[in-house]
Amino acid sequence: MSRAHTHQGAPRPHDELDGRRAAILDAVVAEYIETAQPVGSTTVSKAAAVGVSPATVRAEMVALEREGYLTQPHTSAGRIPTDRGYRFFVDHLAEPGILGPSQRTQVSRFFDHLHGEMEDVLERTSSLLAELTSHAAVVVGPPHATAAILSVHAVGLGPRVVLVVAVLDDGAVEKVTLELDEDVSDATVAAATAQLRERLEGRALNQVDAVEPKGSDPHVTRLVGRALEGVVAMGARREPEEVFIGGSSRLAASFDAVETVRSVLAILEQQLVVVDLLNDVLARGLSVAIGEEHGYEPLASCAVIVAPISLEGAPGGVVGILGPTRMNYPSAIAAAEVVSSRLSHRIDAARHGEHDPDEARRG
Amino acid sequence: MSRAHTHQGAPRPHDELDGRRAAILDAVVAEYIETAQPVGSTTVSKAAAVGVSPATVRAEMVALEREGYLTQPHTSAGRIPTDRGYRFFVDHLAEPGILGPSQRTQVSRFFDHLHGEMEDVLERTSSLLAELTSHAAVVVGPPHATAAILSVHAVGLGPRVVLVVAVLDDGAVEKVTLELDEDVSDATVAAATAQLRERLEGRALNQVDAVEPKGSDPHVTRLVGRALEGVVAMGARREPEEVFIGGSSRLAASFDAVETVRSVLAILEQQLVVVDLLNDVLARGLSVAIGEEHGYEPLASCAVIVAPISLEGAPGGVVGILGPTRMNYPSAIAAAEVVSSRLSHRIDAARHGEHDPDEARRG
DNA sequence: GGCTGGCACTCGGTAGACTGGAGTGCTAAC
DNA sequence: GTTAGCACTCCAGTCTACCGAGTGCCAGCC
Repeated sequence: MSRAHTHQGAPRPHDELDGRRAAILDAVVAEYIETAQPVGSTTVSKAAAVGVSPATVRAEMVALEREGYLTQPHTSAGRIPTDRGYRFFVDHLAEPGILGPSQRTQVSRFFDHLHGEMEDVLERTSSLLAELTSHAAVVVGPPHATAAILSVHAVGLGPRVVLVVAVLDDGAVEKVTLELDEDVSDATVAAATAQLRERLEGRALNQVDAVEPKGSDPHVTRLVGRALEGVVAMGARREPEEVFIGGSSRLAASFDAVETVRSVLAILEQQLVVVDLLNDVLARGLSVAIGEEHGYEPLASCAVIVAPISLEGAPGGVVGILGPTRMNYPSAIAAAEVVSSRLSHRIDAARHGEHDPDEARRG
Repeated sequence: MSRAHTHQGAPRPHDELDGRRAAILDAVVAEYIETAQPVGSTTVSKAAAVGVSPATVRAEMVALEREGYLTQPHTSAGRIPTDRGYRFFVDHLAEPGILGPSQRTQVSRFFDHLHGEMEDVLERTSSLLAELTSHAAVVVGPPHATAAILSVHAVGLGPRVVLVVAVLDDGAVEKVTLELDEDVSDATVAAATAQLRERLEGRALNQVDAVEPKGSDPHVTRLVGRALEGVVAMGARREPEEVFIGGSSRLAASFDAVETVRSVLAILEQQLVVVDLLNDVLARGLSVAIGEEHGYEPLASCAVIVAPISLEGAPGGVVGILGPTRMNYPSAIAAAEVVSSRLSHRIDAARHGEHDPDEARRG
């Protein structure tokens, strides 16, 4: 709704469609989503909500085409929706989708039986979403910035290599490898661990400051300094390893041009790009980006559906679906929302140390 | 060589080909790999090593076809190699491939600049291999069984949830989440950590036994028991998260049937299947499995190249390439071998705590 | 005896002609 | 404003002809 006037190009100042045209557009989109064939006036006129003759439908279709909602692959073919047509459909026509009963139980079972640590949870959630929608699914894990450090530990892997491991209260384990310029002894590492513990444990990751510590032993001081830098970086980074993509084989089923499949897969491989894309869409307040609405050229034939993961009300991470523009938006949106909401509760619960998964369902 | 008599079906008892036929087969394979077009007798007769007229070539091709090395898509088309033809090519004809100079430097640069922890290293190695070969690449991380535990730590995530984190001497961090039947206090967790440390630190993962510990506090005892079970499981498991697949978009470039792409991608999504496949091939002493040689039906049009990661001489993990049977075997094999060897040294070095990446290049 | 040039033949792929059908735009009548 | 009727367009499928690549075979040659 906030986007109502961001798209210009409609000849008429009011870009709402009157009831009949809307009904026709609705019928075209619905039919095309189902059959993947251009839709003709006869088919549309048979739709319950339309109730006028094919001839009238044709006249209206000409108008809809002029206004950019429909297009013709060629003269004397039926019409197919444009990106704009899909957009109107999603914003004004589609009734909110709901999951089918079997899908509901699938989701419930999944979250009831879900256990284990963060990475695993996110990975499997992406598969779930892919399975629910038959499209590729993406899950971007929440940043750890607000998670508190439960435990921190420096471990010498070699004379000049030290691994710093932090366990966070959401069940994630973050690690940085430090490569040093000087050898460090076990004692130094132990001393550094002690200092790190004191300074970090119980703090949120984004409240760590890298102020150079003072201390007697300069070796220890330097090591602690480097470790703090590393921990600060943990809080800031949104690492590729936090992105989980499931069901990419579904892409091949959605498109019939192998080149399209290739280019979309190539995008998915650049995980940082995917994260940017999803965040862009989210930042624009959309839950759906259709065709060229997102600026990513190679994905022009794709629609992206996003749903934020919200942790205690604050956004953290995203759940997304990537499919052809010709997709079942209502049910895909419903799936994304249900999954993101269940996942949000799940992570919230983990951060508060609750155990019983049913906790998440309250409120 | 050990496989020489495992394939029956050749009319002749000796399945070696005389020099001329071999040269013809060689020419067909080489040409077909390059052009993807059926190869005719004229083209073959022009090849340097052949030196007979097209008519003679045709006569020999008939023989090669009868013996199962070549096939014709249809009468009056050229010949293309069968799986068996590729096999003979790989075993007897292809001269060992070497990487081009630019690839060599690419590999060297990569390993010189490689730093950080295991997961990251494996992930990026899979991308490197994909880039080198233009095919999909798989890296299966070494099992942690023989890695020593540097540090172990139990952390309470909630009243009934405890995370056990172990840092291994190869730079990997393993974790298990325990869901308990009773609440545990911080003190219990601390006591358990102390016990675990004493029992585990310095030991190899596969030398941990889950003998029920004795101790005063039954809560602590139970927790330690569960934790030990978890740690033992760490050593045994080969988790999906240890599989890294790079360059899957290249698959779409290799095949022109979108359905083939889909089914191959679907296989790749089942990471455990991929691991099994690679291990199967390795177990049969092969470095290449062509077409139907591996039993995996949906991959009948693929060739798999494997190279073991060897740690101190013992096998641990695999590096693999998945491409169309029509692939450049010599260079792909060379790439897999170079990468697996560099990676092996790398991991060996990490386990011994060496720092300087040049260390790996010695010997 | 083995190799080769010549030759008739096969077959896939392309181009053109034709057709049926789906669907359109227009118009005249209701 | 709506509709039936109609002429028109264009795709998709079928059929044909034809070209060319490549084959298999055979007779002649070294």
